[in-house]
Amino acid sequence: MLAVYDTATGAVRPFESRVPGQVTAYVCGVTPYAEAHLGHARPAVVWDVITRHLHHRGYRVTLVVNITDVDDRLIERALAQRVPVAALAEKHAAQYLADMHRLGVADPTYLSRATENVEPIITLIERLLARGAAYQAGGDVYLRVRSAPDYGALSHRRLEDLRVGVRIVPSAHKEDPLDFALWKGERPGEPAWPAPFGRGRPGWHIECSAMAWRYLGPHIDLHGGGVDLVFPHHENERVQSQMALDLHGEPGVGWWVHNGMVTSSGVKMSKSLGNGAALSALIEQHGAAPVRGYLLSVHYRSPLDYSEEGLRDFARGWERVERLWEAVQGAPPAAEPVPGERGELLARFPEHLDGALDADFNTPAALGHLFDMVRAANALIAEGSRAAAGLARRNLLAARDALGILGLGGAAAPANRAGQPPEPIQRLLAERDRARADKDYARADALRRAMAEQGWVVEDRREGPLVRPVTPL
RNA sequence: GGCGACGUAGCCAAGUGGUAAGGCAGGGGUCUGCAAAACCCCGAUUCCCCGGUUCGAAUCCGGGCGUCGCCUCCA
Repeated sequence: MLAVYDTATGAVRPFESRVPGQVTAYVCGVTPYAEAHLGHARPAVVWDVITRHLHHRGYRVTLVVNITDVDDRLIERALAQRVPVAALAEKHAAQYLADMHRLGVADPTYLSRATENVEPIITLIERLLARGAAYQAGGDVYLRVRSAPDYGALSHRRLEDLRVGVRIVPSAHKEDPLDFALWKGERPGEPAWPAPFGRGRPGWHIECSAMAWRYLGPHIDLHGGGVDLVFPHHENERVQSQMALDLHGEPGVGWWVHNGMVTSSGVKMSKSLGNGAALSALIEQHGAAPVRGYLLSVHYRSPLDYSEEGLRDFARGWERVERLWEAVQGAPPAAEPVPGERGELLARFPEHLDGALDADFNTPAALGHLFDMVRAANALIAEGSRAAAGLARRNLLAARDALGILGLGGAAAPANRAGQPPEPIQRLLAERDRARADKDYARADALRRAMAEQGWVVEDRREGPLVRPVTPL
């Protein structure tokens, strides 16, 4: 039975979709004004696992992910770089999406851009104006926060507790410093759309309300994003949807699912601090599979403190999984039982995996079971069990389906590993074979060192020597 | 100042009332000409500290100490 943590209630509750067999989910994506860092990959990878598990549990999932392609930062950067806002946004969005593909993240059902949803945004703002929940001032439209019946219910804070005026910049136009912009009046040189309440562009929060509504309707089962979005973004989004869609206190979201931050030396990665580990570079350096696994090695709600060593250590362990995968290629797919405790472990792996993911998507526990399974399988295979190899193969495929790992073809699984090493290396290998046959071990070891210098290691297997490229760590 | 989260072996990390998963690193061993890979064995009588509840707590409650996040753009 799947249970999921909900930020609004602060508890793990058994999951049940509003419509049996169908799940609707909305996840806040990125504002593509700069290169993506590791932190941006976390929600995408986490939600990819969530989606996979929901599918596995028999749900049809409709997932909407947004791209905020118009906002202050984007405009600021575009002006500085003298490029159109749309061009800057698309450039970074394309790079981000390419990285997601490399990480094995499946495309959402709808990838929605704010600029392509101005219509529903305007509709919602008009409704809010009509209900007295919003007002026009100085060309802008603001949401009247104090008109919301339960503002703060999601983020567990009271209006009085907010440091009004200290950190929220009061605007001359606002009735209340806490009010936020639904629509920003046109300014020269900035993108703008016509609207009944004046030309301008959408504020940040309204786009999510509009897109969730457009694609999924007034109620959605799951809503995700980083914990840093809980306040004010999701709080604002929640109350404006409440009022615009006439939910009358009925929750529009079943479960608010927030992932923890990726930090570096204990400090949150952020574009503005410039302390983010560039995603593309990490994937190139370590391979996509270890990066993905590393992101899943910590429970999604906990902070993940990135370090070079941490990722490298994970990559080392991951080698064992990939080696087993190699070892069981071609093993019989039939899941024959294997006697003994280890056989039992192999047989039960899929249910252990499902159990871990049912418990609020506990991917570290799932990986723990994976490693248990790998050790048992290796031990049995070393004893010559063909059936164990078959079970291990089935299990690895199950883990791949559930977690999206393996077979990603990143740098950690180089194409040449499976293929032939380059000609010079082959020659060295042949020479070494001759030296070994002659029991000239000094020469054999010298040749091995020569190959190592060129990035290739030799493993003398029972079946004969095997060369493989040194794994990039 | 307010709200929230967290503190488990050298490092990373599950476990949230029934007697500490897993990974990396380290030590010993099997295998090997030697290695590599793989496997076996070894590590917290203990879960930041102090009280309390309980037959029993890393897990619940109270109080400290420490770290982080949010209240500003943010995944």
